[in-house]
Amino acid sequence: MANISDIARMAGVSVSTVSRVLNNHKYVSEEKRAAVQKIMNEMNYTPNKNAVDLIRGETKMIGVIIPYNNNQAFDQMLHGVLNKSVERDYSITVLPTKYNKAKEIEYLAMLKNKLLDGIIITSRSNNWEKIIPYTNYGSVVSCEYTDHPDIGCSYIDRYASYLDVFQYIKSKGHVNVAFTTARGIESISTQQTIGAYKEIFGEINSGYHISHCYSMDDGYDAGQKLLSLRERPTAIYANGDEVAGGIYQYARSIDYEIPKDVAIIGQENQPIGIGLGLSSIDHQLIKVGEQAFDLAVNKSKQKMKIPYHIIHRLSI
Amino acid sequence: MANISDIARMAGVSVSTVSRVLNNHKYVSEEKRAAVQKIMNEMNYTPNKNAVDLIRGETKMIGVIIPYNNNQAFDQMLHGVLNKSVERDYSITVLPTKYNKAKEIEYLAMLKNKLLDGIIITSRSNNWEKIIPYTNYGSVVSCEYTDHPDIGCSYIDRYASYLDVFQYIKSKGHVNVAFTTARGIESISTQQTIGAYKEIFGEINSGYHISHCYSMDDGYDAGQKLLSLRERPTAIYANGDEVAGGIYQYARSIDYEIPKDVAIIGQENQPIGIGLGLSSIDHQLIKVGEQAFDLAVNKSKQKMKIPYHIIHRLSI
DNA sequence: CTGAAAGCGCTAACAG
DNA sequence: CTGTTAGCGCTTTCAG
Repeated sequence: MANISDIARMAGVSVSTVSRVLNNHKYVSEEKRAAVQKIMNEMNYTPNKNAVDLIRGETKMIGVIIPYNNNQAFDQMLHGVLNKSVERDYSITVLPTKYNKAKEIEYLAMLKNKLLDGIIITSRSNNWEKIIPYTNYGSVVSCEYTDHPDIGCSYIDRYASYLDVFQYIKSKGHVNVAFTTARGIESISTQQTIGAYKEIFGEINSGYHISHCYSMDDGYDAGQKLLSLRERPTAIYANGDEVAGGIYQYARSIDYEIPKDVAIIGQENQPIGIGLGLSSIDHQLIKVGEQAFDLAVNKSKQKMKIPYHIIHRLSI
Repeated sequence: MANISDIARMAGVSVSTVSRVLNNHKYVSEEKRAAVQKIMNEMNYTPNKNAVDLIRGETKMIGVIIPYNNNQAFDQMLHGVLNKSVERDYSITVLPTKYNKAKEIEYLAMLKNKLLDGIIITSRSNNWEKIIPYTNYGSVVSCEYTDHPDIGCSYIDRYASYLDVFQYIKSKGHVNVAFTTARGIESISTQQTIGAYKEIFGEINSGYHISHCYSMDDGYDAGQKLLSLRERPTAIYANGDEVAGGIYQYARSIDYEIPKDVAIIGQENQPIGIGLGLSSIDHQLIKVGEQAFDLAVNKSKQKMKIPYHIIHRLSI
């Protein structure tokens, strides 16, 4: 495979001249430019981007840290990032952590290794203290709010959103309200959900919070548990429309009417929610991803709040 | 940021020695190794992977070409790839083409540029002739069958699957059968659908094939068109469960019973299909992705067929 | 066991 | 407008 000096030799010019035509510099005579161009075509030459990156110290590559690669919410953010990356001619590499701290740090090190220009963290497992040092090597933007000045944020005000939903559920006359979350209390999002719940409804009835719900199947199981409780909830807030869909399935399987016997509201406005007519709260995760990409590329440390919307359908 | 020679100087050894401890070579005295290790820790040093890649000519990075970044089918394959990549310690970069030929070639050039060790093509827009030359620079594996010896394949026998489904629909007594596809006849998949259809049912009634269906909304529109036909189809085969879901929605909106008034069958066994009780044909796209990853990493040019399954629910 | 030196392929002053 | 030259940060012979 030919390299720049082969081309230079064959075109009868110096490597700098070849480099100049490669980078569209002015001050190259038309003849030489043409000659070089011709040889490059003949040899089917392409510059070794690795060498270019090495010297430039920049890769036009952004990494996206996602905990799971099979979660609708993270997928949506990833899609947002991807949307923008195409426009701006960046490449995106996906970095799945499964919430493994060491893995996460390993990915962050790619910044230091000069493999990535920036990293977008959709969800993290390390403390910010562990992460901050890496901001010296490239931009790191978070899809969760943090007031740290070195971190750009494209986030949704989850707490406000949870508060809103619970308020909405309450306004519909519900008192016995249950909810599901993805992770346990180690997760900030779960903590916020619990906080908001308590603010609106007070203490959480035993059995009203079911964690580790990711899929429809998990939702189904959660539905079963919840609807078997002696003091059965009249409304359930699910952490995603698929989970909500599973709950719906179970409820229907025991001939409950929605929302008469049990009200259900999900999150992220996904197809299954549309199909089943489930109310949902749309956090506009695609926009979150798009904005995150912009922040990363512009090395901006701004805090951008993305608005959420409650989608009213008939399940509550 | 410290580099290898800084470390060497500070540890009082040569760069080669540092390089040796970096790469776990034997024949380094314990004292020197310890000294180097110590300085590396103090300086918080990590090697510049770009420089390493440059000299090694290998990146441990695989690219995945997908046409759209918001299509469930391609997402599933991507997830399969991601699953395996974590295990094998590879990074995955996502390359969205929107079926733009030039973009696709640009991505293939990354192989030549030494940015990628291999590329997985989930769907292509260029002819194989345009693609083959790039197999000289890294492994390229396809998620569509091709007999070209230089291309590894992890594929589903789409034609057989379409034949099977249409046969199944026919066995249920349907004669007026419509279907939807994503792309128009420029797409191989569409061509195969049409071919299989004709083999089972003969000519296609005018209006029975609706293309450019990607989302639920598209499905809804397709349902509307199809069910307004004078000779209305009694069964519809949708190219995905979300599209099927849209059709279902429309059918229900005009009070049709499924499958009594119209039978519906989708593809890929997605949540919405489960939620709506739609029969589906599961092409096991995640497995396709996993297998594709293995082929790419092993630089294998094998042809691996992944089996599909019909999921029987009550919509047909 | 260790170090010097020659690159990997390319860019960017610098001096014409 | 063009060529020379010195690196970018690392690996790998080749001699000790």
